Amino acid sequence: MLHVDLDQFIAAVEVLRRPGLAGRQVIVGGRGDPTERGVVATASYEARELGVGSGMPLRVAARRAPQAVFLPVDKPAYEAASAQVMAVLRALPGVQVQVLGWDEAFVGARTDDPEALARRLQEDVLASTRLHCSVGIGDTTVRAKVATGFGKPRGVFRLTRENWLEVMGERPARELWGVGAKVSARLARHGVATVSQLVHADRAVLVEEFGPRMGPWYLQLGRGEGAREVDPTPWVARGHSRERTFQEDITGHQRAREEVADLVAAALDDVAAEGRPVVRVTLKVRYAPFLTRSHARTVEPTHDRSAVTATALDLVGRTDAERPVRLLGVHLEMALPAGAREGTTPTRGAW
DNA sequence: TCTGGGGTCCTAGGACCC
DNA sequence: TCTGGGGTCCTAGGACCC
Repeated sequence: MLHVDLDQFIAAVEVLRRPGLAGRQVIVGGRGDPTERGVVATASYEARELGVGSGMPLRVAARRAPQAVFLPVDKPAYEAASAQVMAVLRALPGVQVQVLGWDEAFVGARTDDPEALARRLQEDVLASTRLHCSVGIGDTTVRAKVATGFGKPRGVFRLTRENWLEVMGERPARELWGVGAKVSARLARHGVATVSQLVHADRAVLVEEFGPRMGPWYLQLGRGEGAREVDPTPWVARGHSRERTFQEDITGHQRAREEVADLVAAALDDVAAEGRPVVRVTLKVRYAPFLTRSHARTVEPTHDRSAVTATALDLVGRTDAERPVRLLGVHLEMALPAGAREGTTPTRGAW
């Protein structure tokens, strides 16, 4: 199978409609104002050379790249570009496509020459959208996904059972898809720093540390094992949410209720578009830079907007009215449609 | 320097039931 | 006098991904 990842996707889409930005440091994030609270969504390679990367606060990015052009996030533009790319992938002969995000997909095919298919795919995407992509080839989803990183930019790389450990064995376990900062730190406490060490880790120790599901899952990940087939089943959203970071912290339940009412209304619009009832309402609140709390309530399946709103407003009552609030978020979980497969997610559903 | 916004899944612990 | 065992549901929190 192939894993396709567009190169610096968001920045590339912006450059396409502003050709004068080609070759410049371009940073897309927030409302495009680097003096505001917000983070980098994508930086062009020119900006990355200065140490600017996704997730970095805009203010930090501005200090590292004072000459950079800052642009606001334009979600509809990226959705449109993404749809074009996915259409090109689906038009390839005899393939199945599993979309992972705006700029990523698995492409399954039976072929003796996957490199040739990868090159054809890159040419087709470039011809139709003027966007460049990198392609990973693998015998599992995990290996294909990891392989793409070695192909960037604009390249092709193959990882299979044969060369997995040779390529990945001495690299940090953190580079595996699904191992983040916290998990790699916990692994390190058990003497596991590299992929090879993870492969040879004691199963019982991992189960003890991470639980009966995640422990064995990390072992599999170390070996590069994963689904061997692409799953083209259409993705079904579990829920919809809205959150908002305030430029200046807010205080008091009254103001919080006004903001929550707005967030719920917006999230309900997304829910209504799918016609499925809300089954659970979660309120997220960040008080200080690091202190985040959530309050949730399960409700009888409902399409009633005012009932959902009332539940969310009620949850505001559980927040600390004395503490300044930096972020509020509302998440609405929906009932699964009949026949939907459970446990199907972009990142882990392949398991 | 002071961390978006949109998602999904896993785990622990308490409540509750038989 | 001093607490089984198993199961489900709910909530809160944690972790990860793009």
